[in-house]
Amino acid sequence: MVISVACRLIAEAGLEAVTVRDVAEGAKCSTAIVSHYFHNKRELLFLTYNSSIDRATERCMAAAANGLKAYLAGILPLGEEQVIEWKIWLAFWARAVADPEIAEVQRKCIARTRGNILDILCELDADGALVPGLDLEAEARRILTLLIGMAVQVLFDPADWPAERQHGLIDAELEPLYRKQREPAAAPRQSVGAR
Amino acid sequence: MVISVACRLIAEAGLEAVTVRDVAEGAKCSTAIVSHYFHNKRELLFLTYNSSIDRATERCMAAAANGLKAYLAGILPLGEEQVIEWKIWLAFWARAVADPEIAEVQRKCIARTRGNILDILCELDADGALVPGLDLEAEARRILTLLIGMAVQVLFDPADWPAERQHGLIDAELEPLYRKQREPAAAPRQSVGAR
Amino acid sequence: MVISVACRLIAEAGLEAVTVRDVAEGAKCSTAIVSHYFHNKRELLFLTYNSSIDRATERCMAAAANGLKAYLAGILPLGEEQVIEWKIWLAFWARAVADPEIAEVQRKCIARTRGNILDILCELDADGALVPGLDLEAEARRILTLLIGMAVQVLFDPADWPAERQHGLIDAELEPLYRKQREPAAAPRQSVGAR
Amino acid sequence: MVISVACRLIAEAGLEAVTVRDVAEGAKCSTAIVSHYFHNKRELLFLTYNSSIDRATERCMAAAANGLKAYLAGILPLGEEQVIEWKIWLAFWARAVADPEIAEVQRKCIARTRGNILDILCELDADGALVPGLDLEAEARRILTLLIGMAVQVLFDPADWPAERQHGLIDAELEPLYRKQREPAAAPRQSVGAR
DNA sequence: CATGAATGAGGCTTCATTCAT
DNA sequence: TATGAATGAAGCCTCATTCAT
Repeated sequence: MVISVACRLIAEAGLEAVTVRDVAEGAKCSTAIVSHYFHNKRELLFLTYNSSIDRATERCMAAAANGLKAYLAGILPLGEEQVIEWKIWLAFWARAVADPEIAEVQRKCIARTRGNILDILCELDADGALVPGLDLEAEARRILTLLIGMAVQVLFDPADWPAERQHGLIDAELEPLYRKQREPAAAPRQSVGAR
Repeated sequence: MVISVACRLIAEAGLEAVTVRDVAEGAKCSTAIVSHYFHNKRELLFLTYNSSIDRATERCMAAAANGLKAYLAGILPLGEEQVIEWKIWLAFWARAVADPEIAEVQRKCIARTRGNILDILCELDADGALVPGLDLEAEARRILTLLIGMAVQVLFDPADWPAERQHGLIDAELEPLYRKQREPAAAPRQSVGAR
Repeated sequence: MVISVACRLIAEAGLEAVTVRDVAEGAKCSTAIVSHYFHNKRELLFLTYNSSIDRATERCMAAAANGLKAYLAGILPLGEEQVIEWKIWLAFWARAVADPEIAEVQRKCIARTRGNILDILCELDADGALVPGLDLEAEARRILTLLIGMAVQVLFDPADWPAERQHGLIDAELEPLYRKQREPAAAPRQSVGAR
Repeated sequence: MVISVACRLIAEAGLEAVTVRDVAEGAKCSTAIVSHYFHNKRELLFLTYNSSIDRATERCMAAAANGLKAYLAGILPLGEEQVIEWKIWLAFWARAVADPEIAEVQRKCIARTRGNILDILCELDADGALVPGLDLEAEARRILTLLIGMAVQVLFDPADWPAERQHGLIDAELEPLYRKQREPAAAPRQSVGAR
């Protein structure tokens, strides 16, 4: 409860604008009770950060059952919930610059996400769904990089990044990876630029 | 002078950890003199942000004379100076979430950078250096997205992102765009994964 | 408690010399606690002003049971408590020039005091205690005007305004209003009301 | 020049809101020049106060040639210039509470004004214009007291104190003092002096 | 003589935290 | 367990004043 209030406030006003009193008021309790449960403002924020990551992770892992695209769409800021999450993460990125503990969480989060993408790719490859000979790890890295780069831009210029464009950029990245199913001896695709 | 101190401090400790007193001490003057020149802490930070963007822009535009790759390398966090810049930008991203004025600067910075990349691409295309039929605007968008996504990751896990990897990811993106010069009837490239 | 300290300090040193820290020290607490209760220095001062007026009003209204003279004597700076009150009021007059909210309080305070004096006069008149044909409202206005004018002078030259002189000036104003009780067929005095 | 700017600012915003920089800007010079001429902010204000008193005194003394009423009207806040003066004086009254030097000026100003009124009354009496047997000193004291009390009220509720009311209150005070000119054998007035 | 730069002091306010109830 | 009161620290800003140019 307290943490969800903190999430909301951070997304609304940024990390440094959130005070313990604000959180307490949002949770309809006294500041002392917040300090009691979390012992520290830093701890409150840290747990809030982790909680935010965990929730997103769960959601995306569940979506992964529907394929790689669904997994990625679960991360992208396509809906309000995800936008809030990205705002929170951006807030903590800034703090991570000077807070090694947060930086570590951030590092692991990225590594794990890349690992997840790689796992899905490997599974697809094992199923023969992918074009042979791909460097899957490099591909996972590319995909995540595009994801992060897109999310940042979406936050600051959502009008320039409607859902279709986000989907389009991801699709253009994923599509060439998949083996054309109907054409047994697929003609070599020439136009990379067609992406 | 004061602004360069502010840049250093922001990169070191984050935006909210920078106090006017810190800046004054770094610039070896009193806090009053800082207020005298900038009238406001917010103004000081805002001008610092703009100054940081301007310096990077100038540097990259100069580098653009040496080609697209040089332009992009000027932005990437390959050297200490650029790492500092990205740290500063990340700090302001977090604040942009709640500060429309900063968000506007951020938005314009991204738009202008994309425009610059597109300009260079168009020039190359006009010179016949590029594979024909490319969607240059989409390509510029992809490139910038990769750039941003990479920079974020570099900041939090530089060990995982040595210079070669950064160069490699960009090269893999750019190389397919260029027309093969020596091979008049270039053999059709098969391996998309080779990017 | 805090307010009474503020009253004392304002009377001693003037409004602009009173700092929150002074008040806190006088009340033997931290400055934060003062801000906790009053939220603002302005609010603290404003409430102090109102409190000062209220206390004087109560005292005078109680004294009014003993007649008009007692009511007026309750306002005049005849004792230390009243002198302090007048010093406080003078301090706020100066601020009222630029602070409409304080000016409004001041305006209402004067109007209400004039109303109180008028009420007492009307009662006396209804009891037949006053010379007939008086313009009671004008009389109330004159009385209050003398009161204020006297108080100001008392503050700056108390040696020139001993209690007897203050009483004397008021008595000279009130006495002609009262009907001579001992002379059953008193010759109607013509001239007093003509003022 | 500087002083007239200070007068204006004090009347507009009160004493404690006037800064040396404000005065300098108003006088279109640097703050250093103000500090150079006046050596002190306190001195600047003190001289401003004296100057304000002197100007009013001169004006009223000149008006005194046209009679007592003209003299008094010169002091009353009947015009904009006088209103400004009274605002300035009120501002310094508040400071006089804690500043003996200002209090002394204030004390002398009142004493001198009372003396001026008394002088005019004596002259009138010597000319036989006044009802005989008056206590002129007490009368002068009453008149000045009314004047001050009125001015204070005018400042805070000018709507309630139009010029006619101010004139009226003074006239009601003065008129009984004058000997009726047309009635050569005027009936001796008994009661006025009894006040 | 006049100025802009520079200073040090100080004020108000806010915040995270702790303590007694 | 939960709270309101209390605290000390710290931040930003403003101001009057002085100094070098």
